[in-house]
Amino acid sequence: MEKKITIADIARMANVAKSTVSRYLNGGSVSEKTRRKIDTIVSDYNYQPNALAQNLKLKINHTVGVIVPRLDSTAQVEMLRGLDAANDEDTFLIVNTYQSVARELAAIEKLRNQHVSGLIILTANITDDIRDALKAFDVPVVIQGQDEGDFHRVLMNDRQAGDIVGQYAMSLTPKKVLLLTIPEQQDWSIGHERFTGVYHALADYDVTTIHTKFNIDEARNDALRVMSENTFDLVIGATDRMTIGALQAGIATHQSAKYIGFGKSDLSTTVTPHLTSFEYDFYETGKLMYNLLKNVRENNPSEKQRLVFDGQLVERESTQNFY
Amino acid sequence: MEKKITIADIARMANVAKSTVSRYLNGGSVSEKTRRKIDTIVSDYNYQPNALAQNLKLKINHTVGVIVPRLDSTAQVEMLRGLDAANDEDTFLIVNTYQSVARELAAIEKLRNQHVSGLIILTANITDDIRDALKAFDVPVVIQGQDEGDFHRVLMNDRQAGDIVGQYAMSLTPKKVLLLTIPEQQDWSIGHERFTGVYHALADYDVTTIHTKFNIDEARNDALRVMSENTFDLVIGATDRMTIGALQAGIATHQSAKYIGFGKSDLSTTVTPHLTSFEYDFYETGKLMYNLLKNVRENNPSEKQRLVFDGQLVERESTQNFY
DNA sequence: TAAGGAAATGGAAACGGTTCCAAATATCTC
DNA sequence: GAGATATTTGGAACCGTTTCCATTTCCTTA
Repeated sequence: MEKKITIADIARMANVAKSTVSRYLNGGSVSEKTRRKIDTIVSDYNYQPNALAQNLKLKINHTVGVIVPRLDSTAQVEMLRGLDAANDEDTFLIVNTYQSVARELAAIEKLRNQHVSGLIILTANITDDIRDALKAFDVPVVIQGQDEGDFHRVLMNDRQAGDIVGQYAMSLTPKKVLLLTIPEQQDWSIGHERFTGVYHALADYDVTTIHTKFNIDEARNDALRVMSENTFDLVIGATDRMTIGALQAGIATHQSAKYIGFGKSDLSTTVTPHLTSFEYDFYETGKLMYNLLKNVRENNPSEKQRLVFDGQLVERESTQNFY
Repeated sequence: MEKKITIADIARMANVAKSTVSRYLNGGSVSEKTRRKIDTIVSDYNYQPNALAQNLKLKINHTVGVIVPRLDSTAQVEMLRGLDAANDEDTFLIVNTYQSVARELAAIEKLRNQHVSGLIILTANITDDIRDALKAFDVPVVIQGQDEGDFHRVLMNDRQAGDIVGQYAMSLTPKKVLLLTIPEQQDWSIGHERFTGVYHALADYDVTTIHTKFNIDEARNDALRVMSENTFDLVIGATDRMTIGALQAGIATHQSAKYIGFGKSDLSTTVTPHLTSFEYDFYETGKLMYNLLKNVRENNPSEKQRLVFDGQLVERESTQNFY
């Protein structure tokens, strides 16, 4: 088992100067003779440069920080997968912040200290504190889901999604509609943008809106409370999980309705009925974010980039019949 | 927007030596007077130490490498969440290797160069190459799912799981059984250990075994091939996703069977019927792995640790009636 | 063979920290 | 107030690289 060996060790063994070894490693001019000497030593000892020292000296760093608020969200994990798929040379420093602003600020500091060469933020809710911390960071930042002019960003076209779902909802001519969402302070795109079109389209309908959480169980419980008192014939949830929670509540209260969700995951086609859902391809979004970051690093554009990602409505059983 | 500032800058501004500033930062003895001088500068400029330089000098590193073969596996993601939950001071360098040995070896090199202070391997299949690469790594390594004496490890008690599921399967007195699994070379614990007890218990039964993939769609297609020719009354899949694929195939071919899976995810309770499943708490496993690593780092035990994690059978609808 | 240019090499400084050691200053005791 | 001791400080070396610059060595060519 080879010990870790440094450039100085190689230099000593080969009877040359450190600088020569470095030149050898970086393709500078070295004579054939010394090249061979160094060559054998390097491979004998399986020399690997110390990335820390390199980064310190070169001030470049093939490390990208990724801040992800939740690992239990299909969308987030899909984006991670996409990031990873598009990545060819960087390693990712991933920090999970559990949607806590304090943890997020700490994460930003940490990544700053690690001198990452870029930052990808999957957080949906950029608070003032976070914005300031990010701006103090002299490194390209790509965010997602929030239309912040200060940063490069990839946006889900939630406005359009809401319009499409709103129109579609109208076409179902519902009598009584239940909407499940989250407070807009918590996630502007999901809590506000995504439902704008829906509110608009259903302005003249009998609509009840409740706030819930991102997971199935809480959504079911919250839905249960209203569904045990009222009967709905159309339920729209801001995410698939919420919608599934409501669906379970609907089954438990023996009422029949149509269901529409947002998102893209295995869940929508394992649940019975299969869920009609407005789907975004988060995997592709992730790829896009990484490529955007890469592009920014290489070309250093003067303007902040703004990419918008469209989704599409996928009709499945849950809006064909009543469940 | 403050520029990044170094210890030397602070020293200059405060009219002291670098060493004094460093001492101030690390709680050495500094007079009240200079302490105050430095204090204001540090907070004015929001000084943050360069972690690269620190790590280079100190040869310690609050960075842990995590190698995860697949990000589209609930189990893996849950373990990640657990790691993260138990973590208090490290940042994670996460590398996704897509189950490719080559990528995994590259990842190990990369993490080695980054001088991470520990390595957590979620890969289930440690090949000889990988074992060697890991052993050349002079840093604690914690692996999962494979009983390799060379490393600290956290094991799922797949042997016991198989026994329990096997016994349970017998109690259902099936006529014709379909098992879905993967080749044992691909994942020893899942492909071999997990089904040993099942094979054993069902030795005298009419059992068909097929190999498939980890995702629902492929499992459905593979299951469809055998299920369109034969009728089964008990199906056991090595993971929940496989079992769900088979369940869908069963529905498509209008046959009724009971279904048993392995794993723990939202899926088992969103699918209809809810899936009876042998469940491991991967979130806890992740926590355990991190704590094990931490423990090893602190106490440097001479023996490789071996922790075994039990799961439990959770009965749900899919074995109550025939679907 | 001497001069000239090109190629190869070594030495030293730098990146941003920490730490050892010796020197300077402060504090205490009689 | 001198001497002894404790506290604070500055200087220098070091971690493992890269790079600049000056020097040496090597080839050409007249």
